[in-house]
Amino acid sequence: MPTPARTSLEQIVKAGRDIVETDGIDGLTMQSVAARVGVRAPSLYKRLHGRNELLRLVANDAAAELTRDLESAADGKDARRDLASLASTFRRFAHANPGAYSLIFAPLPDDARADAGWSVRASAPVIDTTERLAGTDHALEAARTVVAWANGFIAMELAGAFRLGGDVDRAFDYGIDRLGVAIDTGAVTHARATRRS
Amino acid sequence: MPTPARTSLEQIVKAGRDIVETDGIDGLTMQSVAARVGVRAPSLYKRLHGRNELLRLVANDAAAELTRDLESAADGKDARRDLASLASTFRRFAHANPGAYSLIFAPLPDDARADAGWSVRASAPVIDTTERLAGTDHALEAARTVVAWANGFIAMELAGAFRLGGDVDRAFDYGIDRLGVAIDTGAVTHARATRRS
DNA sequence: ACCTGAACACCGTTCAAGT
DNA sequence: ACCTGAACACCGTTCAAGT
Repeated sequence: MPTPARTSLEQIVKAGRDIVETDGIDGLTMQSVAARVGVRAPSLYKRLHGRNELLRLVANDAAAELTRDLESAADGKDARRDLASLASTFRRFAHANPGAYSLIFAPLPDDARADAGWSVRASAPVIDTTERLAGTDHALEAARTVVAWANGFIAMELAGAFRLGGDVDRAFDYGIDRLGVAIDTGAVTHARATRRS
Repeated sequence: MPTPARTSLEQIVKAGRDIVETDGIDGLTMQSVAARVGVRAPSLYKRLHGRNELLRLVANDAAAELTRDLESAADGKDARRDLASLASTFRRFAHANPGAYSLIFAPLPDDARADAGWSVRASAPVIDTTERLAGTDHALEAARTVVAWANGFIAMELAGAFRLGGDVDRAFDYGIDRLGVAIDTGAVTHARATRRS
């Protein structure tokens, strides 16, 4: 006698997104997800191969959302503004979804990581923008510089690693401004003009 | 009848350093450390309060080593060279001790984190150098920009997040060069001179 | 004073049995 | 076809008992 399905992959992933925010990656267990969708842990194995696939599906779901955000962050008018807008979008997503954010970038086994395709798609608007600033030859390196910085800044922020006081928001604004200048091949920086700013 | 000690905190921390490199943070368990020092897991509670303290002691040990490395990386002659040297030291430590590195910067509970004192000491040579480049007013923000970038770059590198090909070493060199220019208030960048380099 | 086995409450995962 | 309890091998942690 067939039994009607009591849950679905979609529900499971949604539950996973919720749990990773409240209890972190370690709290995202087969049992906690099962409990939230109203089944027992072994039943989840009907829909996924194990916890690593659960992590991967949740990471993919979050990566898709972040990618959508990034794809609508740049309007193509002012490259420096677009760069700042992309960085802010990144940070806003991390603040709104710290659990999912750390899941996307956590050093996990390959079968628990978000699909490579998302990384490629999410990179596109960033590379488009850095190409306008640094030129085709340096677009990829410049994109890596900006993403590494944004990612590192946010990771340290979320981990509470900024322990020396000071204004963290201002440090973020300072960073993206300086990076914009740094990778902008067309920019001419006059030391005297900015020294007292 | 007193029983002679069969291990020591020092031995335990050393074992922890070894295990975190071979098996990662998740592999750094009370049982794996106990087995390596030749006792049973409950015996470790004679010397530390639990796993979080074990993680903290191992993180402190690694942070002390990284701090020593950083303190001898800058010679005070050329600030831009010192900045590059500090970044390379950072990256070299991470490549040689990926497990310890990820432990130091992992988002863990407060009682499992390295002592704040190490973060302050390790920051000093970086802030000294950024102060020479960006001036007193922006030294801290500039240091945060550089550390966030280095940290983010290395984290993405260790996590295998650079999936778009290209030369990762070159991207690191590009990044530190551009950051040096970016925070160097005294630098005058002539677009035409660098555009074809 | 230190070490231990046993116990407890958790994990992920497998599987035979139930509907 | 889906769900379940029971089982197994792991965790961290506590504690009474052993030397």
